[in-house]
Amino acid sequence: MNCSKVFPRQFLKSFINRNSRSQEKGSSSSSADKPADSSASNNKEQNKKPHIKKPLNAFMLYMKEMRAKVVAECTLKESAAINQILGRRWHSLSREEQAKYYEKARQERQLHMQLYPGWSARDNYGYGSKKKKRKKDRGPAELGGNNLKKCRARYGLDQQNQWCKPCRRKKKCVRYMEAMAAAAGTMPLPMVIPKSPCSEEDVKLEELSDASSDEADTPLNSASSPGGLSALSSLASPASDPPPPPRNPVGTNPRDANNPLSVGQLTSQSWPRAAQARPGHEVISVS
DNA sequence: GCGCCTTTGAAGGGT
DNA sequence: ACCCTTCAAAGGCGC
Repeated sequence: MNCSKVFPRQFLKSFINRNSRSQEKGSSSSSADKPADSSASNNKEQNKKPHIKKPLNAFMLYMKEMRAKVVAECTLKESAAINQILGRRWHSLSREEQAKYYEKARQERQLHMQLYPGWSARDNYGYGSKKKKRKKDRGPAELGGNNLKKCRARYGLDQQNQWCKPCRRKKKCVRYMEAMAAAAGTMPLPMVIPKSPCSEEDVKLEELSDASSDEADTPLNSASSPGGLSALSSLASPASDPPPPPRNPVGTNPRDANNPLSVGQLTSQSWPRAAQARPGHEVISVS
């Protein structure tokens, strides 16, 4: 495969490095990496079939690039807190800037496909012996019950005015979270007040969104940041309540290999709200 | 030592 | 068609 013809040499190099590094060192952070280096007993098997990581998506690429900046600006070091900031900043990026990262991500995926033909993301599922069980991913299904329905399921598309604000924004469903908490017998704990509210920019963003937010904001703050991560209490509500920030282009994100809308083709019409549902999130469909 | 937290996006299985 | 789950990065924190 002549990847070097298609991809810049440096890009290729860093891409390959990422996967090879992860195999020998195991970044110590990514849980997916841990089994790779910790289970010495499985070394043989893993030598046969090394762990190939997923290509980074646009946001991951953005995070990688901007993390150092945010860490430098803030006194925060916790990745969860940093990521919340980055998530907000991501939403406040212009579409051109976002498009840049979508394009990079598309290249990463292409390169990944060329380097590892036949690789499937599913290959990484349950990598290592222990399968991860995430708290947030359990609960709801097990608890069951109508009260736990998310806004979309509860009210339907034609009653979007009944949806909670986060759902309208494709954020975590407040009603869903509350129902979960109620079902569990506990309400979400209030956020711990952050020691250092990062940059003024972020604080302003928070103030803006706070001032302009209505009903759903209070529960949202507590519900969407169960980790008690500081300074970020309002980060859950996207930076741009007043003028909606550029949303993730439907045309650029999912399956964009087949997507007719390449980055260069983006127009102001082609940036509807994200159309993909996420766990605990709802989709805003513009009809 | 290991999993969680937190973010968005991609992918694929399940309904 | 839509929903759900998992994993990519990162590093501190709790058990």
